[in-house]
Amino acid sequence: MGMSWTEHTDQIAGLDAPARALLDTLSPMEVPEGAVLFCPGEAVKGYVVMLSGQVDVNLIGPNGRDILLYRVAPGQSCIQSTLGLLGGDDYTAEATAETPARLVLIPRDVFFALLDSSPGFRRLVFGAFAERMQSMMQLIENVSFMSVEARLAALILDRSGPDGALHMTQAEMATAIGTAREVISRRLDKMAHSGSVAHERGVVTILDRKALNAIVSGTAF
Amino acid sequence: MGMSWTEHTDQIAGLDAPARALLDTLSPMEVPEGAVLFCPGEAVKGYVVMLSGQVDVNLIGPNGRDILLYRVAPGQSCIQSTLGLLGGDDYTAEATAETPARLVLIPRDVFFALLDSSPGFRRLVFGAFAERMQSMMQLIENVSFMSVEARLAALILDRSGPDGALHMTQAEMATAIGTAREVISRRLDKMAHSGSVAHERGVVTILDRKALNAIVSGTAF
DNA sequence: AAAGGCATGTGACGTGGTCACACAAGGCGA
DNA sequence: TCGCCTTGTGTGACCACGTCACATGCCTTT
Repeated sequence: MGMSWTEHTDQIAGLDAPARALLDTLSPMEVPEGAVLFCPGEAVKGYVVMLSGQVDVNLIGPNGRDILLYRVAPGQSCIQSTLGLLGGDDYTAEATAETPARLVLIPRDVFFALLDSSPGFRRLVFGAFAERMQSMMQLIENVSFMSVEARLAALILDRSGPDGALHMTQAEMATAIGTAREVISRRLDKMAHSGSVAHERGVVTILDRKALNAIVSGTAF
Repeated sequence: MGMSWTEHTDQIAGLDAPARALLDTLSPMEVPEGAVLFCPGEAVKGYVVMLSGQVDVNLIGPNGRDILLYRVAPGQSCIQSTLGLLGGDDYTAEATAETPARLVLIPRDVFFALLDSSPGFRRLVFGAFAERMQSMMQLIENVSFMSVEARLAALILDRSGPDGALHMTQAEMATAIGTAREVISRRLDKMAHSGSVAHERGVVTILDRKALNAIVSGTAF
């Protein structure tokens, strides 16, 4: 967070000088934690590139349930905006800032100009696209072929800190892996009973990494 | 199918003359029905554009179950290849020709050259990307928020001929909407019992379009 | 007609999602 | 400090779905 104004596009790898110069004329936007960047049905204002912070993009179901599509990290862009710019469609998902975030919004015409003039920018956009696409396919694969237990174990393993503690509520875990909170409650109980984790209000602690890995790969039992 | 050799790139909308000329130097490939264009783990040979026919791209689960990711129609391209070209990753899905198909394979270097030189080609590729992305998000939405019954009704409505008959086996329907065959059998029975469709070996016939539409929109009952 | 391969029907059983709660743990103002 | 509210959790009942293990049936091949 202690960055100067002029270096903010350094976050973006592989960009050529002219593009970088153009981007540096845009002032970054500060977004507080919890802010909603866009929601379903909203029109597209431009192409968004994250500079710092963490933004989650969720798909919202009719009954209030939602599922995490992907997370946007610094240097990455939010694909939803690209979809809108290219296809003219509106957003169908909602993006929320999980931490305070800083980002640049590239207006529509600047975006297209860059796309035509800067090979580096093209690569950036394409790369972001390809990456998101892969992760969406991964998501489909997970949702349709992996058990809730396996997805939960995976979540615990890769979002927990080095101390083996995961600070999330059951509701948050539920949306992260696309299931209902009650299911998380029961699964967590089961995993605690078998000794692989411990859990209390707002935090899950890993007790047996091997066991969790076995659950993830379907090798449990 | 009665097309001359020189006009095959006419299928591709919005392409500029130089790009068209370059593409016309590539000879199209004929693929018989049922052929597998690529499978999981295979390396990427180039960017593929369909000229005629129908290709389905499926994600394959570990237990043999599979789910239709998207269908590629003439003039569209197969995104899987693009992913490979841009991110260097291998295919994670399988593409099969549902009808005899004709397509051009654009080699890796030609693809990148075109991307740099032809705005029309860029738009084509981007557009294809955006479209696939949208439909993948749609798929995620359907799989995680819609009932099997609703997805089945939707399938019947938009794949049936003008005579209201859908010629598919239950197994095919199952993979098309990402469920198991037995479930299709039971749902079909239920829908037949309520009078919205009739079904016999290999064919489902629509009896009551309104009822099906109600099921799709969740307004049933 | 016999045989084999598909397409389909069915019961049993486990998992997952939904509903309708009850209960517990902080937070906060009166 | 006592309520009171918000938020996080536990639970039982019930239905929808996926899976397994079959039992038919239908259609083609020989």
